[in-house]
Amino acid sequence: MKSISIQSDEHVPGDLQKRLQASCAACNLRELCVPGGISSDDLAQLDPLVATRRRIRRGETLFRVGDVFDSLYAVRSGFFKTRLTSEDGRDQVTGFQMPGELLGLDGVATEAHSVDAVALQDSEVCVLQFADLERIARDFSPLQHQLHRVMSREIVREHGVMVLLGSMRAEERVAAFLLNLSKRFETLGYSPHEFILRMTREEIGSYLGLKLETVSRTLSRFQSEGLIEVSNKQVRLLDLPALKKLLGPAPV
Amino acid sequence: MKSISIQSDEHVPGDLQKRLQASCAACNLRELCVPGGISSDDLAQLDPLVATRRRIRRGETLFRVGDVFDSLYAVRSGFFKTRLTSEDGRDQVTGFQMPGELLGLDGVATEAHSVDAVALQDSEVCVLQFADLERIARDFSPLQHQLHRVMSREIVREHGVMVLLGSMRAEERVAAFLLNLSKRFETLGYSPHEFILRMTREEIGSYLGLKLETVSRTLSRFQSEGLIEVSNKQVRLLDLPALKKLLGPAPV
DNA sequence: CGTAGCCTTGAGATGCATCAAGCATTGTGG
DNA sequence: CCACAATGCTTGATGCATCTCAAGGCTACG
Repeated sequence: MKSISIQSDEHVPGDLQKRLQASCAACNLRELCVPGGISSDDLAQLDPLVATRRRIRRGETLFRVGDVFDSLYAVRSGFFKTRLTSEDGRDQVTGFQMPGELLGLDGVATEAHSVDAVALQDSEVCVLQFADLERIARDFSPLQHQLHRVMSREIVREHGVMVLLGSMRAEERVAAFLLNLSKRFETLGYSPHEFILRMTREEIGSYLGLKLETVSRTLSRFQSEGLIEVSNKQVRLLDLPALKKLLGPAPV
Repeated sequence: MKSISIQSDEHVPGDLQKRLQASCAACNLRELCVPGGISSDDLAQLDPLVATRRRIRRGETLFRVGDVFDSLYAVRSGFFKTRLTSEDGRDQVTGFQMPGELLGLDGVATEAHSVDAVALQDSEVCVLQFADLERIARDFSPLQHQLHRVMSREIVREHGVMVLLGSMRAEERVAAFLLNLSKRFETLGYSPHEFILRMTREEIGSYLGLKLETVSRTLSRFQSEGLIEVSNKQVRLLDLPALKKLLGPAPV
């Protein structure tokens, strides 16, 4: 029942919130973050939005269940997981977030966060005051539309997770997970064939609805079949087509 | 592999789209639909939004995967399921929608729908042109905020489904499902103790990540334990506290 | 009244969880 | 810098929840 999460004061004191000269127009992640699909000329309009950045060290939380919601966070560097801990002690990882991805959308519904966001390595985020976001979106419809797209994309992503959890076998889940990471690393400009798993087997298992032993065994099997090469957290995907083919045949 | 879905021409011809005098202010569902949280005085602003209604007969689809997205739909009466059919023939029910609930948010991300919406009984929806919604939201911030809340709520709901699919046993899933329906019927002003399951066992199973036989057995067991009374689609929840207690103990 | 879809129940198969032991890796303090 | 402790990972043996396959009954609808 214990995870790597190190309990820490959730609200990083103000002195850690660096007030940097932040510019969406100059950010190399801008295709991925909120501005995606907004023309370069217009990007300057968004700069007032990103007033601050915040550094989160590995194991610390960006926000936690019950925290008052007032901002979204765009991952600038690092790696996060979001985790839902229900009253009865059930623990479910609901997602992993990489640079260019957004955190905090869960909080809009009730003005309070409904998941924990935990940094899996030292990370940095852009803090987007949601009230500012809404205000600017009112005058600047591309931003408005992009925000809607991002929220909808999250809904669609979760549909995919539902398919995974609802109808895939262990082997398929792990393959889908690896392929998903691969694609996202590629989007970021990294190799889709080789990357580091920032999360533990237990966290992978929680996300995939499997026990950590099953994740481990499945990875080992993939390795013995020549599909991948695993060495601890380092993974190499040796045969992407074969991995994809694992998802093909329906479970029937 | 066959579901109750009756294939039908997805685009209901225009003559079925009734141009009614529609008024959000007068709608008895307004607490539940998009307007929720918007004061009565302001509701008149929304009327131009709801230009049309549309009737969908049981078994027909409101929209399907790949359809161009341009509208959201508020269920006025009836009952829907949303269903994701992946390329490989996997079929997953992603949700059930009751009056006052919104359909179509999945389509914003890519301008095309990513699920099918199928009426489980004769139904009627309000058609909300999304472009209108965005336009009005720009001038009328309560609507803007409410739209964001609704989208966020959907994200949070799906988190709950992920917990269900990722960590609950069959008994817990079915109990959670019944309790969820119960609460929603109560919200609509119906009895939380007695209602009709509009969907088949197979659809329940797809939603819950179980086979229809398991759903059936679990319902039978609940009945033999005196927790519920099932007669075909008719369900009576005889012991709500006991059902809730089933969700308590973690699976460990 | 007949048929098709839906539901229930049983028996047997299986995939994943559980329990357990030992190894590897990482980080830490002497 | 090394040794140790803590955490994470792997692998094996066993058990069990759920799936699968099968048969029969019920219900609703044309």
